[in-house]
Amino acid sequence: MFDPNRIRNQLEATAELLSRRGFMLDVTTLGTLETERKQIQIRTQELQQERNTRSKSIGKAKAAGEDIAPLLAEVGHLGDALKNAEEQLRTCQTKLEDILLGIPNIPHASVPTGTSEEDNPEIRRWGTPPVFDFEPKDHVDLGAGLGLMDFEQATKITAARFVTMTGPMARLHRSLIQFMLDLHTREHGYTEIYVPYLVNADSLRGTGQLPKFKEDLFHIPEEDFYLIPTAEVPVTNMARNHLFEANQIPQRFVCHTPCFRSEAGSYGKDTRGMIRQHQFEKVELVQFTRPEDSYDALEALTGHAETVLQRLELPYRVVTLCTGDIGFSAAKTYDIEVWLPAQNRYREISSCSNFEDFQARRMKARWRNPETGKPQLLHTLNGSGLAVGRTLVALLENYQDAEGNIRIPDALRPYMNGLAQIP
RNA sequence: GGAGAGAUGGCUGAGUGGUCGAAAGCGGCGGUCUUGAAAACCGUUGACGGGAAACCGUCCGGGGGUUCGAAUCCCUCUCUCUCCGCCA
Repeated sequence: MFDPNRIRNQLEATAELLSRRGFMLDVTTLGTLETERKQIQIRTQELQQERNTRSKSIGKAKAAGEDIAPLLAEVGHLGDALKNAEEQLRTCQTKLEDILLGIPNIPHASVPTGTSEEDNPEIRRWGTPPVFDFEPKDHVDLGAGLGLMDFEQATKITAARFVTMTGPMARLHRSLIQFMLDLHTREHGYTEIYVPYLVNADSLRGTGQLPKFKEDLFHIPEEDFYLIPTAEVPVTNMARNHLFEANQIPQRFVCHTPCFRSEAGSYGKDTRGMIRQHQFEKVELVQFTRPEDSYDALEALTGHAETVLQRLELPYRVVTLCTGDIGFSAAKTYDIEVWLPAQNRYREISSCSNFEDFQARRMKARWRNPETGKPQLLHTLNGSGLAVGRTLVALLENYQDAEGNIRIPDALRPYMNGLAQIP
């Protein structure tokens, strides 16, 4: 959510900035509602003031032992008018707020203009895609070929878009999680944290998944809870309705959770394998920073995610999401894409974003600025460090040999009890 | 699941219908003292919204109600704590 002051002071300019990401701000409706709001609010406050003044004088008269009956008679008519005005004000404010909650973040000036992922500029590459003297298999053939990955099994248990893994494959998957958590806590200064996997609607509103993206979520109606689509939701919402002292900020959290996504609207997309599942593991990086530090923090955080791939010796590239591809809540996003030999292209494995104060405003997440002594919205950031399922896919496909064996990269061997190859 | 107690400012905690936005303490900020710091002492210090400003309004867990007037009374929801039961 952007600063409501923009509606009053810079409506046209804001509409211009939002149009860059293809969002058409309804300037007329907003302008009208805002004018209406102002009128009603002023009238309401006048009535409230009158009531307060009169009530106080009644109190004084009573204390002085005077007859208050004539004073009471004077106030009689006030009640209905006030109730009416308050009701109107509430309706108007709700309307405005509903509109505001549906407006995406304003892209940062450094975000390139574009309409789709085709327009995302690549900013760097690391590593060299492996060259095979045989036709590389994809992770499904590799995993199933080893008998360690089973999609039919998962379909029987639940439905499509789930997987079961067995033995060394399950262990490799778990090793990746341990490795990532260790790296970020030991070398990058993150605090590991454990959080609920079910969240309430307020939390989802805070990070921006609600009200607009309800259909992407798994919902438990009995309790009105939602399965988290990412650890971003519970971790970022720790700051909701909280005021940090200056010395408590910045904060860096790393959190491993499963993630649940309904993938409504992506029927027929990545139906094969582990690329797009209803349930997957992710190690997430989340930061709370001072506003002036958030863009440096974004660069650092992206670097932390990249380090995972470097240690695993997996080739990747980094792209900046253009205005047409950037997410609803983000002001700027870098996607890290890992090389997948079977697809012969780079695929997203991490998304690192600065939300500036967009989420913080929805959450009322603030810090006390020592220079002003006043509470101020903080900035939130997050990024995958990394998506575990897709990292496993990348490992299988990049480290396969002609016989379908998988080499374990050095960084993971301690976690695999020294194992150098699967099977 | 049963019985009871509670939710107040950054934090702890008083306040049971009329200048209460709210005592006190802690913390923060400013000052005195000190070479400097600590201690002590003095002063100051809620958030949000409207307004150019003066100033005004809202807020004592959320929502609703009673009243001229609600932190205070009523209803309801959520959460926390204690005891009992059950349980990984």
